[in-house]
Amino acid sequence: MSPQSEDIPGDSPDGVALSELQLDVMRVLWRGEASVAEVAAALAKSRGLAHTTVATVLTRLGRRGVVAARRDGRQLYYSPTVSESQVRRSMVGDLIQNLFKGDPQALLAHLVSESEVAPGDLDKVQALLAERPAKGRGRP
Amino acid sequence: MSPQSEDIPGDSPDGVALSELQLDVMRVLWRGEASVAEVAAALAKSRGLAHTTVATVLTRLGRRGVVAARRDGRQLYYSPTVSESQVRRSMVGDLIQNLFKGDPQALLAHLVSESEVAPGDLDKVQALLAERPAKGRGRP
DNA sequence: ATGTTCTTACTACACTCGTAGAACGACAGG
DNA sequence: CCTGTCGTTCTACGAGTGTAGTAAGAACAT
Repeated sequence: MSPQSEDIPGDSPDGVALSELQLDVMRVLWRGEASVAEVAAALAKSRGLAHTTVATVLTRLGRRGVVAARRDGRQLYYSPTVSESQVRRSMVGDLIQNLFKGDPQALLAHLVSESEVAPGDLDKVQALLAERPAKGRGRP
Repeated sequence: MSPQSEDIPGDSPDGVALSELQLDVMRVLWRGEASVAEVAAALAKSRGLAHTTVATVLTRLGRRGVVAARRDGRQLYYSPTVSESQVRRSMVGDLIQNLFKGDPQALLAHLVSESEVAPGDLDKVQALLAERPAKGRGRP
């Protein structure tokens, strides 16, 4: 049988938690479809990974359905099936859930009060908030 | 210079990343020293864990230096060696690092733009920012 | 054709986490 | 004194991760 060519039907990766390495890989893919070699090359500067390592990571990401592989000759070209926003949303949500009892405002407060952000950045955020249009961006 | 004046000899838990379960356990301890049984009892409602499981978790946390154990008779009383703020700081920092390229403002922006927080909360945050003292380095 | 090279697939190992059973030691009731 | 009982420690196992070597197949160069 084909162990790799999984016919993942209607795979909705809602809970997408990625590790640091996995995120690094995804970041490459988010810049556009890439082969194992290309991903490995992109990560070569930051991490000195054997290219089989990159292949393994990509395979596992594929198994989890967060990337899709397209075969061209013997090369596999991977592309993400989840957007960066999606992942951010998911992971930030997790953090809020775990660390701030599900209260997003608490995260905000933490960022502000714990000086997690530079003073100058707070101004920018304030501006962001100020110019925030009262559009119906409500969450159901 | 050594930024962290560690009392704890040999043990400096600077990068404290805790899992969900570990956080749940810590949350109990942050309410005050507790025995295995007490922690298990506190978590009994939310998770039905065997109490050996709790013991294992606590032991592992102890090995990592994030909790300390005091023996009283045959019972062990655990207390945290890291504060909740510390953990929050560390984990939020990690998230910012991994997901937002180390730019805290990006997290803020994400929270604001992605409607991660309810519209009403944004007002509160805006208020927080508005009344923020122009320099407060509030870190006791 | 034949070996070299590239690329993927399989296998592996050390480690952490969630989870918990089994063994062991201390203490109390009979 | 003997035996439960309770709590700790040990051991275990499946899953995921970081990391990579090895095997297998195809393409390419000579």
